[in-house]
Amino acid sequence: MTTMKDIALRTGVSVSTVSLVLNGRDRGRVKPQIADRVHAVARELDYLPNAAARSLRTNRSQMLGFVSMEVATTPYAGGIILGAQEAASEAGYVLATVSADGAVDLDQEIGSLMRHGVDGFLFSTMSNRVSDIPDSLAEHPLVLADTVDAQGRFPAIVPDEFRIGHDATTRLARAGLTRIAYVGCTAPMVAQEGRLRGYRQALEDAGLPYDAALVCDVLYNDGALARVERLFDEARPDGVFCFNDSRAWYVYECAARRGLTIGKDVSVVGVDNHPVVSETFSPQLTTIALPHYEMGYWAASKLISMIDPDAGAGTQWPHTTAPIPPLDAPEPVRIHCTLLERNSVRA
Amino acid sequence: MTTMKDIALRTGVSVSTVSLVLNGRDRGRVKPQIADRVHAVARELDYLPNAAARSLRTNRSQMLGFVSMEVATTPYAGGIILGAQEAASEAGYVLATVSADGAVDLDQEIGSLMRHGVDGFLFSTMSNRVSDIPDSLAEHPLVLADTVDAQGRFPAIVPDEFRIGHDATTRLARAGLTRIAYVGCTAPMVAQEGRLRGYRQALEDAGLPYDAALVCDVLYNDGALARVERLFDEARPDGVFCFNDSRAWYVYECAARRGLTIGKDVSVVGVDNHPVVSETFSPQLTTIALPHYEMGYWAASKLISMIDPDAGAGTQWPHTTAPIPPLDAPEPVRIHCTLLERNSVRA
DNA sequence: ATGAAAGCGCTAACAG
DNA sequence: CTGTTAGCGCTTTCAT
Repeated sequence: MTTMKDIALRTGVSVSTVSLVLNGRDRGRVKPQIADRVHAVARELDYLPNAAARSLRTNRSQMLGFVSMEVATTPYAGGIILGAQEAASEAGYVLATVSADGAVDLDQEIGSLMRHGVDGFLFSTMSNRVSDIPDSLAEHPLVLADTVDAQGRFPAIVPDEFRIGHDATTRLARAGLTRIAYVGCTAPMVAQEGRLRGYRQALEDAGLPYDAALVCDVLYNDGALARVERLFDEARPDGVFCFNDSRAWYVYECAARRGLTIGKDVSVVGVDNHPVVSETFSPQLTTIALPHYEMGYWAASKLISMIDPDAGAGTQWPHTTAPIPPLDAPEPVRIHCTLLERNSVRA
Repeated sequence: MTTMKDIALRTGVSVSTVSLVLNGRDRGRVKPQIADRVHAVARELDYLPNAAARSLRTNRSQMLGFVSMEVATTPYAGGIILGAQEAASEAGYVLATVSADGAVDLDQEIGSLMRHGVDGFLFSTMSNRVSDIPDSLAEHPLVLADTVDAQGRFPAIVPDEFRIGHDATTRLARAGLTRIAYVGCTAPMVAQEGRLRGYRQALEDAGLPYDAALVCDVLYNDGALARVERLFDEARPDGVFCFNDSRAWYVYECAARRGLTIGKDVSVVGVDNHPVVSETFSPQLTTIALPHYEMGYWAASKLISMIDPDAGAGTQWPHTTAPIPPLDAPEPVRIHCTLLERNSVRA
């Protein structure tokens, strides 16, 4: 481990000078010649700054804590983590990850992150629910990703669910379909409500009537499949907007059993686009990708801007303006996510 | 932030005594009375040790670096991360996560982890491939998870692929099926070869003939589906062992199109058991879960034992002995993983 | 424009 | 048994 002292000795200057130079604070304080020599020697000796020492002195660790409730049990956590990591990396931070599924005790894990002096926290429960935020987090810089707290005390980055439903339905309508079904989710969640509203609004915008017989909300397994079969037989949809990949599978199963071809007899737009599913379904299924990566990215960016206001000055936070692509767009479409500021009004 | 100094002042002892007590090194060195007071005051003041300070002094950060090539693009990363985190947590470590998918530069990310002084690295590429290990990692304590390096320079935790194929096939054979197909993967990978060997061995053990017509290796999409259709029509299997969830879906699609019922006309054993898929398929599909969590757990345990030999003394590293459960076992079955020591022989 | 010196919070060797 | 002391690598006044 080479230290600043080593560099100072080799260069014949003092550690303070080395520190100034290597931190880019040498403008008009250190002769350019000297600065160059310092940089050269640092490279030569493979100098790596010691984060612990710096952190001890500055009370800044350049670490972000990522607290998730479901890393292992949801396949989407990875996207959020990667986005967060990328934003962190751009700003010189690293991500320390902690999860509450499994046997781990969340408070204890959060304690560990605090001992290590993380500069702030990202909190994510996946799937856009309303979460209880652990008290211990509340007094630190905190941004929520893919979730909101009931009182809107913290900034949150969430998908624009209304836009997802509206977009999916509009794509089907523009393709000339008139009996567009929605296979949703019985569990009450932000996503279900928002997507259903979007679906209805899009029908209205397209001049299509809303027909309750074309809407079915299901959970999982046999009951779900039977319910979707009934939808097929009674309402005869020519297009289906599916709440997620699982629901899309029921639609596929029904179509296969009836000899219907997806993309010809019935068009499907699904939400999620999970890798496992998309590698299997890709040629037939039109998908809308949830903005997991983007949520992670923006959440981390927002957090960093709270920690260090200079860093975030002038950032354009995400909003919803992307145009609606056609049904046969080659790539899955990414819906924008939205930043909810503290105490902003929630529908 | 309360420090040891605060506690020392309040208790009327010196910081060294406080340090001894709070680190549990006070056996016969500090009067129990005093030790109790110190503990009491520490709790009262909500003392949290400062990891940076300790790390500076001891050259130990109590952090592990988790380097993954595909956090976002595979749904299984989460299980490995969680397992690693749990083992880390038990030993008082935290996990700093870094991934190479997306725009991040791996070497730079690894550099960040090194600046922060991680005590060792976990490296995972997912899906049990042979990996190139970045040079920068080679000089640090390193354990591979779900992957091996070509020369066997590093300890690695991998699934027992042979056992997976053998187990899956045996379960089908014990259920009385005689025309057991294998729907595998065309890509040459450790998993494919091991599972196929396991399949053949299990057939032999069960006294069933090996019939090449019952084996088909496919990739994705239309070609894959057509190939599986041919398998169904020409070889008429009564049981199918599927390489993974995607292949299982093709089997489902074929069965649905032919009016066959899974679990009655044809039995399926799949590998993976990914949450998205299992919540959709669960009633019909018998699954073998890959030991992602376990691999993470054991990899981290092994790494910690390398960092601190005392910690790992007497650990029983994983091996393959679990009994083979029946086809209708209520829970997905977890195949054990295996620790490959440095330079152990690889088939 | 550069250096000397203090100190962040903690551990460990040594004295007593 | 307990305290004193030095120092981990770095940043940051304050002198020069």
